Amino acid sequence: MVTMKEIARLANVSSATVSRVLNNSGYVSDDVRKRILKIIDETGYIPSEHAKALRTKQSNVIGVILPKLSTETASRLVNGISEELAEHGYQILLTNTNLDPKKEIEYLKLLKSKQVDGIILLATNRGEELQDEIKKLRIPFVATGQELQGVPSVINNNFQAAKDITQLLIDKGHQKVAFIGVDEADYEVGYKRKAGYLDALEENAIDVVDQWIQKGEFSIESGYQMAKEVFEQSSEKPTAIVAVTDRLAIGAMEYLKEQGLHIPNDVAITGMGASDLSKYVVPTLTTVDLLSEYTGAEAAKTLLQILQEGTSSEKKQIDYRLIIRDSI
Amino acid sequence: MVTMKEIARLANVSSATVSRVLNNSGYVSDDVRKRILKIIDETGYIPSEHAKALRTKQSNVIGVILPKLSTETASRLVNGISEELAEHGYQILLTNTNLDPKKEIEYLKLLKSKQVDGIILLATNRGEELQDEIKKLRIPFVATGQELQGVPSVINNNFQAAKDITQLLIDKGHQKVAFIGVDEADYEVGYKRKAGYLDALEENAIDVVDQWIQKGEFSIESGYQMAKEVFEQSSEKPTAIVAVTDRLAIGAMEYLKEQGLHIPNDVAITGMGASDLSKYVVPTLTTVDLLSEYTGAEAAKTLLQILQEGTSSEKKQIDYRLIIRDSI
DNA sequence: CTGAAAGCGCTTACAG
DNA sequence: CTGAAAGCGCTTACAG
Repeated sequence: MVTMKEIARLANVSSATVSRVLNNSGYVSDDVRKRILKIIDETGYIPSEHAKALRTKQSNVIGVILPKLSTETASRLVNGISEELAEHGYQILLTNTNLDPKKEIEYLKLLKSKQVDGIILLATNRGEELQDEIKKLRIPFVATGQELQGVPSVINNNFQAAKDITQLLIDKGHQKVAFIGVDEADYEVGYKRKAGYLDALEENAIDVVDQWIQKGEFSIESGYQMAKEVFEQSSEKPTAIVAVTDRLAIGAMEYLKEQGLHIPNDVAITGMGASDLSKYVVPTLTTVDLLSEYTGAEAAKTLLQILQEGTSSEKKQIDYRLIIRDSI
Repeated sequence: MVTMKEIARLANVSSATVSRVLNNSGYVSDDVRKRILKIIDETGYIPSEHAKALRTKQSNVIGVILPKLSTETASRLVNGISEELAEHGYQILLTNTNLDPKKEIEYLKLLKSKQVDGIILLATNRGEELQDEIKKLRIPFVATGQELQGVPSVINNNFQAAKDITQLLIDKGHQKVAFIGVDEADYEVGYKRKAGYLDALEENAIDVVDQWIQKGEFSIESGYQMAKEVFEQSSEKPTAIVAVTDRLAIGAMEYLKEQGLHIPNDVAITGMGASDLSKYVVPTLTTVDLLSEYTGAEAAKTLLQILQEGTSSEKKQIDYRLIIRDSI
């Protein structure tokens, strides 16, 4: 590999001078500069970032930790992050926990050892150990997906979004609204969205029916199962279902169709996430766009701000938009 | 930041010894080892990968270049790559060209400067400049998406897959089969899939109708437009459409439905890619599963093999599976 | 405007 | 079994 020393030798200068032209720092006479540039071009010399990082303590790499890449939300988010960071000359070091929470901490350390300039975590839980580790690390850090204590977090307004979409159903005249969600250990999606649903019911003085509230996993199949539970367990049937994700909603729609129920005439249904799928299922799905790409970009911006100014707001809440379609 | 030197001082040993216990290399007496490990634990010391990489010329990072992350194919592929690499202790440095071919070369150089151990490129074109740069770089390299000359490539059998799915329609009795594709500059998707379609027609002695062959972009809207062209330009209408992607097929389906044509009775249609969408459109879409996640894993394996054995096969072709659903 | 020298935090022959 | 020393490829105060 050709090194700076080699370039310096070929150009009859010191490596300090080569470094100066590379970084446009300090004064270098025009003809020396040209000579060096020419040789760099001829040799195809590419500076070593490791050596540079070792000296300058800056790598221009941001670590990203996510639970799974092959979900629409995650890939949109990472896309937003990567575009925003690339604009500012940063690259992404990607780590993928495959939904194993232990790996979050493992990767935190790994990224620290790779000396990334900052870390963005797409969190799925709010474990104490995780929050402790983050603090110990002392690295510019932004959380998204979950709000972490004492850590700048960029998150959706899950409570209000779920409340709004529930209210939408109530406004359409529905008094019997079921809810299919996920474990509340996922605070934002499991707890907050459920809280939004419950709050809408309460504001409208609608009683909560326990059998109409189900908890499952993030999958279409689980949506199917939960809808089945709702309809089989209770003698009185709901006329609407709020699902915390589009995939859950789509699973529920499958069950409803199988039962010969018409959507939305017999049962109305809503999702969340504005997935591609939601546009093309039949009937098209009413959902809420959580602006994942924008959320990613905002997370990146927040990190960039910390990097540049040393500080940022603790919490940024991202807007959302209701998308009203044929399923209600 | 606590460094190896600091650990050595605290343990009353040389940094050489600390390095030995960290890397399990050479002999270290048991009590010295324990003493050092204890101090490392207490201080939360994390070794600097930059310093290590500078010395060893190995970073355990693989660069990945892709055109866009927010497509199902890309995110599945990267997921496959990342799982396979993580198992072997490698991380991914992700770069995203956002469909700008110039950036492919820019990122190639960037990744070289970051001294990644290898590069996987999800290629969209086969430009000569690109291929030249790859050779100049002298870095372990695997291409996917497109086959590049003299570069190990992991690709789908696009010709055969397109031929098979066309044959499927012909077997169902269709003699008038239209084709909606993309620019042939995208050799694998634009050229090869079209070639497969044409070959199936030829084998069955079916004449090619030029107006039935359209070229567009990778979008649902483009699928809609191309279907419109096909049906408006020709007096005689086709009874089936082969689309080179699911999204194109879905766009075409929208047009057909708008025209009051029944799928598959009036017009049959097929896609490619086995997207999530294909399962939930109505009618469900016949398509071919290109096993993107597996393709990514294979690309990673190929690179790993180059890294370990210094060599690999030039070309690996990935299997595919026809998925027959209600749209034909 | 340019160079010599130190130093970033590691690893690894070499010597003992 | 352990340490001293060199060196990986850069940058940056310092001196001239």
